[in-house]
Amino acid sequence: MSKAKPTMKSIAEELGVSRSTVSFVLGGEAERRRINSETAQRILQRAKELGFRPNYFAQALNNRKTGAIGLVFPDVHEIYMSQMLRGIDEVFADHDATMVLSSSRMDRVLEKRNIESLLYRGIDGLIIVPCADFNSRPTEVPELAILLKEKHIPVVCADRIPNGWLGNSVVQDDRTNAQLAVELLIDQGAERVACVSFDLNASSIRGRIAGYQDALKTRRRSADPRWLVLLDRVDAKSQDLSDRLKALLSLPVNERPDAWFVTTEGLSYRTRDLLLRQSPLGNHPLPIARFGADPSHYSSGMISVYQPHVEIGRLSAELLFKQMHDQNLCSTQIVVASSKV
Amino acid sequence: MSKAKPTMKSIAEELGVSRSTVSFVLGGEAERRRINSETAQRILQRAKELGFRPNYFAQALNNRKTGAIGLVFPDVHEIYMSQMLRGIDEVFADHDATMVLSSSRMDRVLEKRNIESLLYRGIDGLIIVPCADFNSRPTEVPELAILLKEKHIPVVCADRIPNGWLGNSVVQDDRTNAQLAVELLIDQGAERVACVSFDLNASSIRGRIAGYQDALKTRRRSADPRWLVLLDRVDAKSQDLSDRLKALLSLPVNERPDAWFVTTEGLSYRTRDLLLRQSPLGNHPLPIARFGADPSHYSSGMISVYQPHVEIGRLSAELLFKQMHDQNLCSTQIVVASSKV
DNA sequence: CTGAAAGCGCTTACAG
DNA sequence: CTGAAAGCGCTTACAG
Repeated sequence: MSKAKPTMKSIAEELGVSRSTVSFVLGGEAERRRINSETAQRILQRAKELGFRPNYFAQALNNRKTGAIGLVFPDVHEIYMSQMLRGIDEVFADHDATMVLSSSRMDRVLEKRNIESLLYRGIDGLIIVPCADFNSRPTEVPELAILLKEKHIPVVCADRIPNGWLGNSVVQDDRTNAQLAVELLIDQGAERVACVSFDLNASSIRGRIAGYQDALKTRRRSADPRWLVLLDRVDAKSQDLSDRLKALLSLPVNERPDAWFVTTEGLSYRTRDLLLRQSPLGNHPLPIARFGADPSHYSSGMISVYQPHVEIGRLSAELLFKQMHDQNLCSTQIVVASSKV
Repeated sequence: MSKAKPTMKSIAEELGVSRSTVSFVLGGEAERRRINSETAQRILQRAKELGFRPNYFAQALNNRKTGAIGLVFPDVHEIYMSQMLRGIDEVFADHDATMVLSSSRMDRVLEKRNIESLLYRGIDGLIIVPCADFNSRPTEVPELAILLKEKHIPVVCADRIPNGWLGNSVVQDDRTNAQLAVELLIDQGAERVACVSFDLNASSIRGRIAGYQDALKTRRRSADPRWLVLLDRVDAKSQDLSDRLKALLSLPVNERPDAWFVTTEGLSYRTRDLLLRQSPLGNHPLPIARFGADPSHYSSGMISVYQPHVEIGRLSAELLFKQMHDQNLCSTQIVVASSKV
């Protein structure tokens, strides 16, 4: 019957000591409890021989520590999400933490259910990219606030800051970066810069649009409202975008945009292709600036504002672990991103 | 003191019934246990009022079922990995399962540690993309076999099949797809097709290289060993690749490759850029075929063999759940991928 | 320095 | 139809 999975109890009986002694030794408390070092050795050795592993659930039932960190993302498959995962993974490896991942699919209700499910399973912390809506309702986080307070579980919001959120967050300076990108377009000769974006209520997107408008002001360029192309669905068919762009391109020359600022990566490829199809340009670079990962090997021919999502992931994780040791910590970290062509 | 988290015990005491009754009712066994339906109603209602949630760890300590599925990937940030995640997530949502993700970083030792950690935390199943080596040692899975047998935990290998693996797997037909892609290049006029790949010991990569060789045979093209460019590191500097390609391009015309088959997506962009830099081609399409996600909006200008990783993820998850209900199930599913230009 | 005992919150035979 | 009791495998005051 020695085939059964070893437990502290079985080891204690076999060695003729009490279960507490085994628990203390295996819990690394031998020193502090002043256990006879010879006894401790016997226990340690036997445990090793048997390949003993304490039962996770029994431990958690007592400790309420799981070593698991919840991750709630709007989309698990977006490029910038997988980059965040990478950054998070690096830090987690050092802390021996486990990623429990779930996707809210840009759905508030699902997001809430996911968080509740994570709470149920016991997580020591939460990193969330709060989902945003296309309607005018601002991104909020009531459940998060409640959760934070009641359970004393640290939370970090990444990539975007929900309305009214006072906890920790890690974001990039979307507004300034957008402004710099648009200014770059203008400095390269653009007179009428259009902005293409999802009409998404995320602070990141809103910031980028604001930065676009900032740039028009600082460089004293006119801001025709028609040049602001806001799409109201993520899965917007290219057709929608196509129609809007065609309309702009058929304006009289002195009202027609001659450069484009696009707030997200996927949208930038679609914009580029549609523009190329409309009026084949000569050579690179295209008069398009956008946010995106843009690994150099894609050679997209656009001006890219580098999205530092590996760093955002890494910093989010680090901030979370810091918060676990200092309940009162509260900071907003802004990752500096470098614009590049 | 009614602020404390409600437990079955507290509810039982409050309602003056026994803990077993509460447990049965809340466990949905009221019917089967023939609990007085009025009593059952009172319990149900009070539990709802209090927002009672059973303690996950206490439950798991008895049941040994967690609802968590482990995911072990070599890289969490590769594009094809995030596509698999997406497919998996879709299926998991239907089964109310939770993703516990970890990255092996292409390191066998870490892979093993990750699996052990997942076992410790209790998972009901495992989906793994086994990591492969660059040395000649074939990809094996001894720990997996042991785990499978001892714990009766279903396992699915995705994307590639390790040597000697007899369990469930979901892969695409790499060999045939590679052959088709290379034949397409030849049918478009290529005489001397080179193959660029990582020298990775994964069945997927090996299959693609074999498919390349198949195509050369069926189309009776010569197979100069110099045209097989195998890189021995994933993080190979572009320089390495660059040198190899330059060497090929400086061969006499009748020995110089005039088309390129690349086994992986990332490598294909690097190959393309290097080729363009060496000798600017006129127009698309480039004489390059490769495996890759290639969302149409990238317009890479290469022939792409579509990588059906969303489907591979989805099927892996479905297969896993099937296996959970039928211990003896054992199948290898091959996802049919469509080649496209 | 060590052990007997209660407890974490649930489940499940086993008696009535 | 319902309850008292033992048990899952660990932790941790509390006595000696």
